[in-house]
Amino acid sequence: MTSTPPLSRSEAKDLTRRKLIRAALAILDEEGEAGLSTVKVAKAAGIAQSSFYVHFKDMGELLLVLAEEGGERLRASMREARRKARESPGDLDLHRETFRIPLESVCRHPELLRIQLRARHDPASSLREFATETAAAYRDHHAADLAALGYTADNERDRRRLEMIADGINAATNALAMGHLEGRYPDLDEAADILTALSRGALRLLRATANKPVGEPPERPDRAEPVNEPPGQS
Amino acid sequence: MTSTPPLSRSEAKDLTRRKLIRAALAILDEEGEAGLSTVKVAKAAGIAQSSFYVHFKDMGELLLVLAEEGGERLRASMREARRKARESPGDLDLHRETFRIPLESVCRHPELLRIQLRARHDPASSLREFATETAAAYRDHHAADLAALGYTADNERDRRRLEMIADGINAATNALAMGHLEGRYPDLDEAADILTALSRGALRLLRATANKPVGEPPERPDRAEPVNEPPGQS
DNA sequence: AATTTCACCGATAGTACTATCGGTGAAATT
DNA sequence: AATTTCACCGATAGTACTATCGGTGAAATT
Repeated sequence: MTSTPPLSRSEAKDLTRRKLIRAALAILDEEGEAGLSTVKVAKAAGIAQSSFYVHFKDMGELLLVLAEEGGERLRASMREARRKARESPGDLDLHRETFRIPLESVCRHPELLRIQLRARHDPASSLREFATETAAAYRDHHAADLAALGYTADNERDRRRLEMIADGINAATNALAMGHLEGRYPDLDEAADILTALSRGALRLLRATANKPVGEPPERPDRAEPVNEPPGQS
Repeated sequence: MTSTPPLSRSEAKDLTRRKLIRAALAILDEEGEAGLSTVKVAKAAGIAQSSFYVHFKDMGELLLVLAEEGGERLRASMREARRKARESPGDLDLHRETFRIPLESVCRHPELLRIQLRARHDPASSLREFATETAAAYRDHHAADLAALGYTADNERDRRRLEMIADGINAATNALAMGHLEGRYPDLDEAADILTALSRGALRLLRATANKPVGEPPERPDRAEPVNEPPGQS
């Protein structure tokens, strides 16, 4: 049926390489990193286990490539989403749109989100670095979006707060995206509304404190008890 | 040095059992579920690998016990935190206190949080059920707290929204707790402030819509485009 | 056309782990 | 005091996997 253009050797090699990557990604999504083995990946790609090493030094190298590809796909997804956003709505819904974009971006590649969420706190994971970077990218993304909405931080404390807000909103975004993918929250727009509302509250805090003179007693006056000792980070 | 009360056989057995559990928990926290093996756990507990099976049918059973213990410890931690909260501050800071309690509760057992976050999205994890339950418990916890603050949902849509808000706040709580544990956010109280602010925004959304007659056009008036179809719960 | 390259193969040695089995000695029971 | 129980032990068979090695045939090069 299919036309059979005689593949050159290098083309054929590249094809099986892509098959390996695709197979690994599928297994990674379905069974987690623990489910990955050269046996399974090679078999799923239709080659002998030993041939795995023709393409990759070992599993770690494959995972590295996977992380790079994943990262690139994510960034592309984000770029494209932003481009779309710039085209369509004016700024009538800017704030809300700001939160729908990452939501959609995340939902477009759920396997990447899942993999990232898993690897993030797994000390044994080779993808941990990738996960940390991705998380940071998301956080920066959010922080930039918040800045674009006019909430800039002009001192140490506000910068930290902005980071915390971005971090929190990011986590909430992931949580709602997962909930959406699991069928609990069918309407992404509603999720975006929730995120918008969440951020509105937090930003009001920023804005409110930003109006005060910077030198003031650092915390809200309505607080009675002493502050907890900082971490302890033993 | 230590007094040597001659341990009865069952006492000795129970002691090694506890040693096994303790060792497993440590390995689980340090190396993740992938690092767990009967070899390592037994060795860490100071007994022969084969003796592992005197205490547990297999690794899965140990993990199950671990999950139960962890769950119990978490619930106890929450109960105690709530009790404390009821004692000390009046209601001057009720809202903020509502968010500091789970934060502290989570930070008190960081290994449980980490394990839970990892297992949550790992299809291969035996602890997945535990993680899902724990997450649901946290979510309910938050939902109950929000309800206690007077934000009750009296229709389908608001109930869903309340769930989403609780879910989002929960995720943000975990994120900030992790950030605190990682040293990025030294002041837990500040984190509680952020969470309070986040929830205030979201709750305003609930309250605002709750004030309207139920039959009305369901969304905020400042939105131009048509509202997406309600759930669809496919 | 002769030669070289190389993607892929099967076989296999080595590693890490699980789970069972028979043995042992001290605690518990009689 | 004699017997039984049982927590723990070392040895070991079985499983799953990694990574290497020599071989093969078709593509690429000469």
